[in-house]
Amino acid sequence: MSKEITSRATDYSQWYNDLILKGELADYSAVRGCMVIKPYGFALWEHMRDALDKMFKDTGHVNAYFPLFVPKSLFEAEEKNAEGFAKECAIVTHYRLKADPAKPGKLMVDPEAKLEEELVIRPTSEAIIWNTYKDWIQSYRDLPILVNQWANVVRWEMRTRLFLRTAEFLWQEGHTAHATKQEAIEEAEKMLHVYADFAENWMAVPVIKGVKSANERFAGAEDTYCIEALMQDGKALQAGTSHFLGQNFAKAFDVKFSDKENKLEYVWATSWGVSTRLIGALVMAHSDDQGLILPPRIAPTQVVIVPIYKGDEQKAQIDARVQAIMSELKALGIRVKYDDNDNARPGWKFAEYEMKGVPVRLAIGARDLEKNVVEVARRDTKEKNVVSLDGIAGYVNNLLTEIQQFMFDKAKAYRDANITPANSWEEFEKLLDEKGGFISAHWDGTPETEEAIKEKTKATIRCIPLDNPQEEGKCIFSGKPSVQRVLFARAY
RNA sequence: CGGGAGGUAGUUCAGCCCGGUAGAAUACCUGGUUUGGGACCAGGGGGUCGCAGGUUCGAAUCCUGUCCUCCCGACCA
Repeated sequence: MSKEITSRATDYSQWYNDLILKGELADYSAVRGCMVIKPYGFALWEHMRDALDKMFKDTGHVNAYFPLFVPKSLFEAEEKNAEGFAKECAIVTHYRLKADPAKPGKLMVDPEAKLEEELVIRPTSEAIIWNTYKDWIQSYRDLPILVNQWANVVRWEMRTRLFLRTAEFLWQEGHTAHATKQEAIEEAEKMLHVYADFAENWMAVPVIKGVKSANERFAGAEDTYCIEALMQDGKALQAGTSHFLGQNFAKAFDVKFSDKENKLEYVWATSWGVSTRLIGALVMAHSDDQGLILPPRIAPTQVVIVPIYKGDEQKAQIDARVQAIMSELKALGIRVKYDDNDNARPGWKFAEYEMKGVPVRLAIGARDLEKNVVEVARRDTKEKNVVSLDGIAGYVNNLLTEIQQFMFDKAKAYRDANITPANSWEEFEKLLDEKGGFISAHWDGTPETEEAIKEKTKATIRCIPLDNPQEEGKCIFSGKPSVQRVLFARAY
């Protein structure tokens, strides 16, 4: 198979697809809009999942699991949520197939096996979870409930893209219940900070924390907090959301508790989620025309060692030395792979691991053994250095830390250079078309204006940053008074 | 759902216009030589040409229908 990657400049979409497919993160499947996550891609997801899971547990959350199917009557209980998702739901209507009398060897849906009530395949789990919480909550002593679920969900999107928008995807969804509004808001904000911490410190993707405008808010939420990242083509990507749900779901599912004064109150709620879409963000934030570039902290393989030898004798000597190096690296908790596959030559391996984004490569041959050195190549900058084998594990460990930091700094410098203020409509349109990125501009605060801007330019308000400085100004579009700038961008 | 492209070997594709019973590269298998940036030689296996009809002596090729995929757009918590 040809392993050539379309360059970003030639066709950004094709470049992205090439990276996913040739980097072996995922494949297309026989199912419309659904992808197969390959072992390498899934290993990446596992590292992300494990890091997040620990962060959730450290903030007091526990995991549980709720059903894939949501009876239609439950699904429609919270009207705004149901309405928001209605047009992208997959629905189970029957529970049996039978032999098709008209087509030998073929099956047909058994019309006798129609369900009394249709089952919606969850696009999100608020409904089934709040229906359950009703049974769990009687008193303020039952609160808070801090539950997370790792699950798959289905959203029947019209158009799909690998990782960014697939019909079925993997995610986590936290669903919490609280006695007070204040506590729920604090929870939603806390989880937003957890997401930002993960994105920046693990994925090396800088994000802007903010609040969504009413138009972009989650269906059924009072407030949607989000982290927004910037991709290399100047488009924004929503990387995670955390919602303050008010008492909307408690009211829809009649979830009340007795407070200390024995007064019945509706429960306050949050939900928050990130998905395999983060992998799309990771790919587009860092990679180049040679392939993936993965940040060390979540790279499935952090270090690959490639032997270079002539004959079995040299191979045996290298093997022995490499085993010792591997032990040292593993002792420091480094994920290392020794690729001594004899069917592929070194050059092929170099290209292959660059494609797959392995952060550090060690190449070691007979001439290195003689000098007690090794060639160390880093994926992000393509730098190569010959380094002494004495203390190599410590050297590599430091290098991994350095790469992690360098990747973040680079992405942040790019992101910061692409937040541009616009002070007139002409400037706004020009920036969108010629530069892209986030555009910081005054907005009169109305949904109508946001909609009109979207209509004209395809740009939406990505977020109103947290702790946004208040500043008198005039709306870029309507000219009406504005109290602050907000961030606009074209988005995925 | 509108526009475009496409479905032929594991993969990428040629063949189709002008019908004659399927080909390249790569990957794979065997043996050998190789190994510091995608090795080479020799031999070998592998395809109901998306599916269903039709025209024809004969269909990957022509006609009709249908399913699916990708890209652009609309939509997208």
